Amino acid sequence: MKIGALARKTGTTAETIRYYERTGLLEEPPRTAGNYRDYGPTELARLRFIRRARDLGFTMAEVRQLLSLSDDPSQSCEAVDSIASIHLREVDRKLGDLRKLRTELRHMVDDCQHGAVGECRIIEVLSG
Amino acid sequence: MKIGALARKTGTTAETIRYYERTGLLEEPPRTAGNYRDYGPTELARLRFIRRARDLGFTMAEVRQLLSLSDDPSQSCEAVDSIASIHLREVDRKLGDLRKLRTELRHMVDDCQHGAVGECRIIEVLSG
DNA sequence: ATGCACCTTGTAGTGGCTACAAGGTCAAGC
DNA sequence: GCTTGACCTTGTAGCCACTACAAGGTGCAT
Repeated sequence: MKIGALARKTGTTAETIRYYERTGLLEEPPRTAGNYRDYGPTELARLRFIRRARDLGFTMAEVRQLLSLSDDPSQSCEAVDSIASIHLREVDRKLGDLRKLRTELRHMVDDCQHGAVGECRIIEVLSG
Repeated sequence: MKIGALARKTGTTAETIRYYERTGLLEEPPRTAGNYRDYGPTELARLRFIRRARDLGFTMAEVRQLLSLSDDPSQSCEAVDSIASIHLREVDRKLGDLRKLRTELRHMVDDCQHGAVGECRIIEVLSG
C-alpha cells in the first residue's frame, strides 16, 4: 500500500503520515523499487490507533506513551488508565471553561441592540 | 508605566505585549530617556480590550476587526454582532465535540478493569 | 561600587500539522 | 515509444499565539 492509499484509509493525508514518521511516531516503512513507501497491515493498525487517540484529544506525547504501553500487553494497565484519566479531567476542565465562555458570549450577543457601535453592548463588555 | 507594570495590570507578560506590538495589535508607545516603553491609560484600555476578547476565544484577526470597529462609534453594530455570533456558533460546535469526546473517554476509563494492558479496554478501543 | 530587578533587541522553539516547490515514478492511452 | 497525469519523493517554510532564551543596557537601593 502506498502512502496515499494509507492516508485515505485512515482519514489523514500523506503529509501528516510523513510528519508522523519524521517525529518518530511511525517507523520508516520498507520502500518499493521506485523508492515509494510501502505499508502493510501493521502500519495501518498503528496509524489507526494514533488517529483514534488524536481524535480523542490525546497529545502526541500521550499517544507516544499509549503506543509503547500497548506494545507490552503483559504490563499493568495502570499507566494507561492514568493517562486517560488525566486527559478526561483536562477535557472536563476545558468543557467548564467553554461553557462559561459560551454564557458570556450568549449574553453579549443577546444584549446587542443592533444599533451603532457607540452603544454596542458587545464593544462595551470588551471595553470593560 | 513600564512594560512589566502594564503586564501585571492586564494579566499578560512583557513578551506578549511586545509580540502584540510586533504584530501591529498595539502601537509603538513613547520611550523614556533610557529607551523603556512608556505606557499610559489609553494603551492600558486597549490591551484590556484585547485580553478580554482573547479570553473569550476571539482570534487575533477577530480582535483586530473588533478593535477597528470600536474605534468608529458611529458605525452600525452589525459587523460586531456578526463576528460575535459566528464565534458563538463556533464555540457551540466545539462544546458539542468536546461533550461527545468526554462521553467516549468516560466510557473508556469506566470500563478499564485495572488489569493487564492485554485486556485493557482503553487500548482495545484505541486499537479498534 | 555593587547588586539586583527590570528593561532592550533579536532569534528560535512550541504543537500539530499544512503548503508549497522541484523533481522522480508508473500505468494508461494513443 | 511517447505523452499525459496521478501519484510519489525530499526539503523547506508557514500557520497561530505565544514562550523562551541570550546578551547586553538601565535604574535604584545599599
